[in-house]
Amino acid sequence: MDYFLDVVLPIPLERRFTYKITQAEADFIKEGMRVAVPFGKSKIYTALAYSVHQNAPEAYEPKEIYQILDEQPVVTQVQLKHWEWVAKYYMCTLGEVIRSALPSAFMLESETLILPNKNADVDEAELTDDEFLVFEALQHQTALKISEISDIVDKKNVLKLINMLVHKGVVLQKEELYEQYKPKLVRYVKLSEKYDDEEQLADLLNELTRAPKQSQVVLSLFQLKSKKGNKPIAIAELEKESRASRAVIKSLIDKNILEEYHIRKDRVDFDERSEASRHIDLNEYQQQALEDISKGFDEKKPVLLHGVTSSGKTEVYVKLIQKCLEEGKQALYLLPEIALTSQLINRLRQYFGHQVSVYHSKYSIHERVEVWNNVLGNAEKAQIVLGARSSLFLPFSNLGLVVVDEEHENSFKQFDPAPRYHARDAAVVLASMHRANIVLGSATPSIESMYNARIKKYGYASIAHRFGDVLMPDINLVDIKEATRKRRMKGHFSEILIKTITEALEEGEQIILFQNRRGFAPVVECTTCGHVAQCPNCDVSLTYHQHRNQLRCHYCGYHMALQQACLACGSSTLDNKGFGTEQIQQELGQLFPDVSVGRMDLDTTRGKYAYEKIISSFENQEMDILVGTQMVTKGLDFRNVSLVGIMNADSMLNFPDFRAHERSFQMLTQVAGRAGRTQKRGKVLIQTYNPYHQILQQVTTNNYDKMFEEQFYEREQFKYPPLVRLIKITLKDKDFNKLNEASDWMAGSLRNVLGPNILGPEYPPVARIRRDYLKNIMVKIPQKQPLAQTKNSIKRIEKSFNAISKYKSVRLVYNVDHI
DNA sequence: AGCACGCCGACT
DNA sequence: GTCGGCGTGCTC
Repeated sequence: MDYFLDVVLPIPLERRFTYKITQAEADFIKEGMRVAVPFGKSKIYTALAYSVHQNAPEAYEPKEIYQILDEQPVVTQVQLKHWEWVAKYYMCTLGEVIRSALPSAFMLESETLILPNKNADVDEAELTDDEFLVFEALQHQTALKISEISDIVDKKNVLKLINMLVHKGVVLQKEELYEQYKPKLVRYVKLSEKYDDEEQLADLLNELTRAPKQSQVVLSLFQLKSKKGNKPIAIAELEKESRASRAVIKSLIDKNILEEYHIRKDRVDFDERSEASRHIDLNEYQQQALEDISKGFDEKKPVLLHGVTSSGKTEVYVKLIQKCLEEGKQALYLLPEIALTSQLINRLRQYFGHQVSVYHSKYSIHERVEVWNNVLGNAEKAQIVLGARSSLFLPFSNLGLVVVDEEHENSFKQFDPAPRYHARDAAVVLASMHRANIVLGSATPSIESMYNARIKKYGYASIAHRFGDVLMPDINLVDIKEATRKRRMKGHFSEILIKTITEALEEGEQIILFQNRRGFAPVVECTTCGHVAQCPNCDVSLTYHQHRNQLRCHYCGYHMALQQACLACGSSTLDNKGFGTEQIQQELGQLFPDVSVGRMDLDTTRGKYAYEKIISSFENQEMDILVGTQMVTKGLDFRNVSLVGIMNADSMLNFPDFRAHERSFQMLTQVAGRAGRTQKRGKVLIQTYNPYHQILQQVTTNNYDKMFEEQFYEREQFKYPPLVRLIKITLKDKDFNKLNEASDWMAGSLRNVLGPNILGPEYPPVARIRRDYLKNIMVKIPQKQPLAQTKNSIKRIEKSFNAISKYKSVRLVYNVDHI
């Protein structure tokens, strides 16, 4: 009897693929193990074992698998079930979910290597120029990758060339499969055992008087030893302590005075918790919230925790996590962005010490594998996972609690590669699959979650008071329309803002200025002809980046040096238009020459620790003023900030999107919350052209309920979520006319099947990105219309669409619950 | 998604 | 005449 294995490949294909396996393999393979399989002519992929069976495929002869990569499954059954839910709900393939769920180090791929053929007798005269280049390169190297050969001959397609070289017997080909994950080894040193003897040691120190650096190293080693007891001493540590170079230490090792040894180190390893800080006392409001949350949990409902900024939600989470750990279960703490983690990691570590693991995309692939394995093995150090959205794909075995912090944040929704999932919603499903509790927390809950709380689908708890009876900030609107008319503005600063900044500086307090970049990126315009440089690949203006003196496209990354003269008319009357954080920073430099101003935006927070650096230097009061984009709104806790200024609230309010008002309320309330986190009441100034806008009024009076009622009413009137589900379908093609025709066809078919609740096709605000034209169709699904069935109908229409040969090149992207 | 195969323009 | 561009189809 033959055995077969169905696998899922990490590619966007619906289908499962069947391979032939031996009986022994069939006995060994369990669902959720990784197997390497040949796929196509030459590739080897890592696939996930899905099911073992004995039904021979009829239409083709299955290939054999290449290798089994695991002893035990790396993916659990619950996980697979959850991933299948994600794929189905968000209309993508299981393969796409796997690709984003598994750490990339788990997914090995083959790479073709080109080796020199040592036995060949090569007649160099027989080779073309390119062939000779490759041949020569291989005399110095053992192997070349395809991409390296591309570089050598400076051509894109080198397949023909390689085939020719193979044919002529100059080179050999090899498919190399490699595991990317390597355990990290840390180098340690100790003094050679013979110096345990006092006399020997004395001799040594005598000997080393002529080598001051080396004796310093030995002395440092003793110092470290006494400081750390008998713990191992890392070379890196010794290097630092002794201020000696690596070479000095190496010469000691070579002389057998020091001994080097390795310990396999987990990259995720932390210091012990401080026992003293483990205990927390909740105030009465927090205590009440905790009880309300427990009530919701008893009813098996997710619970929304609505606590104003600075109300001490974290302590409530900590209590919940403690309880979860006491029950011997794992806890997952989801955050919208990694950026937020550093402050929170420290706080959680104080309570839970080494039981906290962190998981997010800025971690190296190796660190991620380690966290994965720790969670899978239910290791002590992975009892609590703190992470960004992708951490909900970890292999939890006994999840007891999920915390979704800042649940209103839309960065919980993944945008670009599929799966385009919402981590908050996927977490609710995950929790229910694990029968775990889940709490969603925010100072400004999303309309969706609040709606779910109101209809009793979710439980509800609230904290309406700031921790330690700190007052809510005093929020004032500044009418800059009036000020502009009367020419009372200095750049983008109103007189009152300048005055208030001056006062805060005099008090030695810090200031945060918020400038929303959206729709207000600085462009360079020619004042003579009005020409603005456009991106050649996208329908957007290029934005000006001062630090590199470049014009850049935010969509495709295209960049060019700033021209001295206008590209259209040749005159040199170029002028900066619009304003971003850079310009605010510059203006501050002129207004307050002696004040140190920091900036936090996408440009200044590249790199692994850039964010932490800015935050800690602001925390340490090395800067007086921090200018930033959205990033500064997010859960940061700075003690000494007494003033928050919003440079311009209007760009957000006027954004053409049904969520613009909700989002503005959330953003402004969150930024305002950064002010005055200690006894002194914080001040917030919001500059705006529309001081009578209802959202701004609701922000100043901190009236969430009013905002909710109004927004909910509007959504009801105009058929938007939460009463209606949205699926956005984006069509992309390089051919403008074809795209239009295809989208009309698509929208027509959708209307035929689903009736009138279809909007579009419409061009998005940026109608061309990376040379592709875009068009959107919005499918609105009323509550009574079955969701799954609607998705099936859409999929069926896609099938007919793909059958039309002229639309073949048009790509379709689904975005379920588009935000 | 890759990758191979197949058909049309710009160059040695 | 070829090289290399991209459109189309297939992958167990």
